[in-house]
Amino acid sequence: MQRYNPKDIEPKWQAKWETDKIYQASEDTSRPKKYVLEYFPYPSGAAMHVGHVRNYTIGDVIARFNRMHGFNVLHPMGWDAFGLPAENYAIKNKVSPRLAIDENTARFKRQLIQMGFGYDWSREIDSTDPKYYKWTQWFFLMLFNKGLAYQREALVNWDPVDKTVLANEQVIDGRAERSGALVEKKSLKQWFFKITDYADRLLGDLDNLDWSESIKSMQRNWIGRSEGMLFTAPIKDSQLQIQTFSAHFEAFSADTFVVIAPDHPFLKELLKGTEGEKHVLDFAAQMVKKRDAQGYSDEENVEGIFTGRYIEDPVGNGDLPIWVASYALAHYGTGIVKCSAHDERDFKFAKKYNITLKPVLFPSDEKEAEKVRNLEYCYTDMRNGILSEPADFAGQTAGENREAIIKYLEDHQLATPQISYKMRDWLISRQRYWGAPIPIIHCPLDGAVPVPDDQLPVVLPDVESYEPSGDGRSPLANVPEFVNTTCPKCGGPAERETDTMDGFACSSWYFLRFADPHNDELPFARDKADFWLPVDDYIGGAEHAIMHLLYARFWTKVMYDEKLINFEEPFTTLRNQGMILAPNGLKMSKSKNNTIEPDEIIEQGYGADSIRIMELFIGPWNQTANWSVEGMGGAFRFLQRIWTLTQEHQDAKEQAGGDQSHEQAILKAAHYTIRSVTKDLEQLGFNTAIATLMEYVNNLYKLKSQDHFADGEAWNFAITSLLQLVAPFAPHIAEELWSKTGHTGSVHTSEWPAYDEALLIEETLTVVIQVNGKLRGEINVSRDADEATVVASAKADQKAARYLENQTIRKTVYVPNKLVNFVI
RNA sequence: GGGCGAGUGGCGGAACUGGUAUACGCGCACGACUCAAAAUCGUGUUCCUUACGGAGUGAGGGUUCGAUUCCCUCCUCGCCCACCA
Repeated sequence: MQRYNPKDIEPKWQAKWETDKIYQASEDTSRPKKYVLEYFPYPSGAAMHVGHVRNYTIGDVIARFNRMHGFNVLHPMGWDAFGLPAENYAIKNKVSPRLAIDENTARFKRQLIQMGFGYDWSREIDSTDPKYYKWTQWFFLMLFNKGLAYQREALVNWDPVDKTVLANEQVIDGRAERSGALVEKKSLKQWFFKITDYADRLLGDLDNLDWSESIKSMQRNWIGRSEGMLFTAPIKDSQLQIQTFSAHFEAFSADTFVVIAPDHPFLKELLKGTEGEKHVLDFAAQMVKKRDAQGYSDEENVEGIFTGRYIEDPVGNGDLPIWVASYALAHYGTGIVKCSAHDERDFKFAKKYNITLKPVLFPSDEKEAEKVRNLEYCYTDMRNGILSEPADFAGQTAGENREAIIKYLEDHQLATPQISYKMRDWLISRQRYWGAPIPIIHCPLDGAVPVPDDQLPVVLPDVESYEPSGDGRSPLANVPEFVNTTCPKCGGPAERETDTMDGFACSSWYFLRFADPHNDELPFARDKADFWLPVDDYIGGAEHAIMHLLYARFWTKVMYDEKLINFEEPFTTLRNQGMILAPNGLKMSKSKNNTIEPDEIIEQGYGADSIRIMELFIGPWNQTANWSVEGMGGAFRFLQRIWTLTQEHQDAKEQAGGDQSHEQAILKAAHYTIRSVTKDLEQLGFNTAIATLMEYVNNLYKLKSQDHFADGEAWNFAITSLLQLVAPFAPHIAEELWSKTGHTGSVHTSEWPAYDEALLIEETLTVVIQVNGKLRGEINVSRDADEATVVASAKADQKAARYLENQTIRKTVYVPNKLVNFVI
């Protein structure tokens, strides 16, 4: 018998599967469809490591398991290839990013194939292919025409030395990664998608998704809906008025001052004509600068300055001073807040600047209430706190009166209900070369004009230099042939938009393109999308928990509204695999030089199948695990034992003459394993499914070593089932042994084995004897024995009897087929 | 500060709706094969105790005949978000 050598068999089957097209999907309506998808990878310079491999292994096992269950499985793969690393590579080597991407995708694809992943490569897509981004641009225009894409000024990271806009990941501790210069904020006109219009739907529809609670709660958190009240107040000695938002408005009678964000657009107008106008503006500008450099985290150093202005508070709190405060956020609520003794930040700020505070909310404990009255600490319990003002609610808890307080404020015309979100619109402009060009033409007469459909795609031109333009625009601005064009509306001279789109735009619809990847007339044909979508199982890392998943959900809802598709949520179930860390528990990264690549393990002779087993056996699929080098040996030994077991069977086949009970034992082991593995896989219990298979193999070795086979039928069934059960995990060895044991066709298109429940019914069962809940013995009883018989034989059990001697049994607990517990 | 999740042998982990804690694997020890080693096969492996027996799932308490599992209090770790009014 040949030794198990993965190098001999794995490449052979990979080629054969591709030739036989066994993973190619078509719109065959005779079987139910199943769309299994892993996030399409970014083929960066770094090769794929065993952490990535886990993601694809999970998807592949799910796809194969479903295929063997008779599903028509779509399991595609493609490339999310726009982005910074390719552009950096291009600048450094003065070559087209295209070149870098082509090299990287080729390597990535080879790595995926050598892992034995069953993708339908006829559907391969590449987001940087003009045939693909034509439709990304088409979707941009759809959003634009619906009023969901708009331009406004926004801040970017500006490197004053290299004269370029930096991505967030190019800024490290406030300095440019490359030049080391202190990064400045610069205001540029940029494109946004109005995702906030969809906030409520994005939030509400989460409830019906089969996603992990943690991802859902991250999305809820990110959207950050809060219901509150909007107050309006006139500014004293002025025609102006302000609005403030409060989600914790119950203690509105406590408001004693107002804060406004230092970068609030209204600040200038507010200060106009005040004595300290210039001084306050300068101070505010400084606060903004400090905050941009250090972030918000410096909680101890809140600072502020009095504006010289007051509001006349309509709710009856008198004239309240307006302060500029570093902790106020211009972009949340209205950017202006009425403040009181019942907010930690307000409290701290007021203490620092000796601003009057007036508590109106108190704990029920009088001693504690006295402390709050004396401003010894900040009391914020809006549920249990007892109000002293306004008179209508005096003596009652804030929490129980929230609704009544809303009504009170509305009836007295003091405030109106308002909903506020943390989520902001999606900034999609990138001042970068390597992205899909934004298909807009700027005309001096007609403004921003969409590129007509028949002129799509706006092709990214080849350029000589990928260096930044120096004025904050992308390198495309240096290409006159690209920039200068005519206005589609008036025909006059006009300029193309030079910003490109955020890569997340490309990945917001790719799952639809897989349904119809080669369509030149449409992004996808309606019937094909209807057939395959939504994605049934989406498998990916938690790094996509917020942005990608939210953006893709947003685009899907827009398409639904446009009647392009018939579903509102793109991913029915979402599975987030756990990360694989280096053996020392650190994150794998190229820079730390601690990555482990599948190539080297395959080279060492373990093979792809062993890696796949290891990826899943290492622990629950959704939990983080440290890679174990020693563990690879265990995975390999398991497969090797299958190899040997299966072929010794061939040698031993001639031997005859067994007994029926032995045959029964083999069948029982097989059916038990089929049931157990099937149930585990239905619940994604990959690690326990593999454990069961290991136990099964161990058992078959023992049964075999008694070296008597009956006519071999039971044994044949046992081995055939073993190969099928192991096929999703270790596709190569399963296929090789499948053919070696005389099967035709592929094990991967064979039908998943069925089990016979009747065979698994045990005639005798072990029943445990407990005394006061402690294990004291066990007895074997027949399955249909009645309670009295079982209890009697339990009492008679020698071991247990010792504990019952001279004792009164106060109670006997009997659990059928499980245990007897004597309470003494 | 807010949200989510997790604490079980030397290690990764298992235990279905409360019913024999530690399946499976790694590691380790011993044995078989071998001149020897590797590979392979087999046996053992929670801790304390010579034994009888006892303890034991992060800590403490509770419910129960019985708790890794349910409830309360606390501790530790991981991830995500975070001056979000």
